[in-house]
Amino acid sequence: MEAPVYIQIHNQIKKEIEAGKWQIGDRIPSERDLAVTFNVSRMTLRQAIQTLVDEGILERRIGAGTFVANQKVQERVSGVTSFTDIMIAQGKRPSSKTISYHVAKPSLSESEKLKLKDGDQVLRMERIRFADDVPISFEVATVPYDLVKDFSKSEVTKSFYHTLEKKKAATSSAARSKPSVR
Amino acid sequence: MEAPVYIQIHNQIKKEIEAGKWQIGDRIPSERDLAVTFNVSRMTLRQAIQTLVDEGILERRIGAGTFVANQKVQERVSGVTSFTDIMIAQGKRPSSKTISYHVAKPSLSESEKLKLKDGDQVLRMERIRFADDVPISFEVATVPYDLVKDFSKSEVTKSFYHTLEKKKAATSSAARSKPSVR
DNA sequence: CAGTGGTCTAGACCACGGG
DNA sequence: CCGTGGTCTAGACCACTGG
Repeated sequence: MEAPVYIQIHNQIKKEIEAGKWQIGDRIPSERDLAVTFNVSRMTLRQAIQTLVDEGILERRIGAGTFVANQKVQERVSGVTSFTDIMIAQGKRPSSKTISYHVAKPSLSESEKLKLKDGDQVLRMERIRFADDVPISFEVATVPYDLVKDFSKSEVTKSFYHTLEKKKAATSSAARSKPSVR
Repeated sequence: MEAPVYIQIHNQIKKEIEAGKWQIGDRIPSERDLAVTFNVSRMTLRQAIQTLVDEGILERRIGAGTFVANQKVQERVSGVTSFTDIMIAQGKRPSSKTISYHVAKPSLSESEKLKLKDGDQVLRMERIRFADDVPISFEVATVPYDLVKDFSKSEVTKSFYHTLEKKKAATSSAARSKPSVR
């Protein structure tokens, strides 16, 4: 009944950050050093780091190190905001249905909160979230229309991995040959 | 300038699913078989599968296999709904601020959409989302109060990993000893 | 019991960054 | 240059599921 090693390490590092061992912006020891400290392989240690990165507690910088992130008012801190995450953690299947989607003139309240200029328009969306087909949330979201236009242009779906859209990664060969140099 | 192998495999498998090679609910070949097919190690293949699981395209069932998920009206499909994901992909730091949080009587519209019964109450939350301190969304979310009560009880923050809250994983020892059996 | 995903090892080479 | 994170290998044992 013991938790996987990488989760134990996750908890340990999280505790030490909360205890103030490292401050926001500090670099924590390298993966290789931490692997020695915790007496595990580097791959296992990376799993622990990954869970902390996923939580927004740490952030990695290639070639530079791993740093304590500035979490500010991060999602999961305020309780109910991480609703979808909780659903996933409980093994539910989150989905959503958009039931309305239109451009409109912002209300005074919306204009203040989104710091809009006079004449700016907004896109207003209504959607229902489900967990395994059970409705768990009804949401009305208002976003500055300018932002939406930008995103439409850049073809959102392609920006998922790094900036991979520039590479058109070769994906045609099903059976790949051994990587060359390594 | 070539994409990592696991992303190439991710793209390939995604293509084959979109092409209808496997239908929703189908079990795809095992990780070991796919590793042979793509001529990579199982760990590398698991990285590819993981990205597909993260996208909600596949789902794993311990001891049973990996299956094509029923995505339905999944988040990222409908464009603007995956706003936060897009921000993350672009290197922005997403945050949010809750500006209102109270229990209320549902409107008729809310009652219908959340399939509430007479007398059911809701929790209504207003929040602003930011990307690197720039407000990008104003949201009003309404959830059935019964659900919120449940989540309050079970101490949300502890349900992050599996059902780990029951285990109180030993995290006190910084320097761990070698795992026993392996 | 046979197969599957979950975890873990002890190495390796690469591209990137400036403590 | 030298350390860092990113990727990858070729194995291994475990817990779980039921084709």
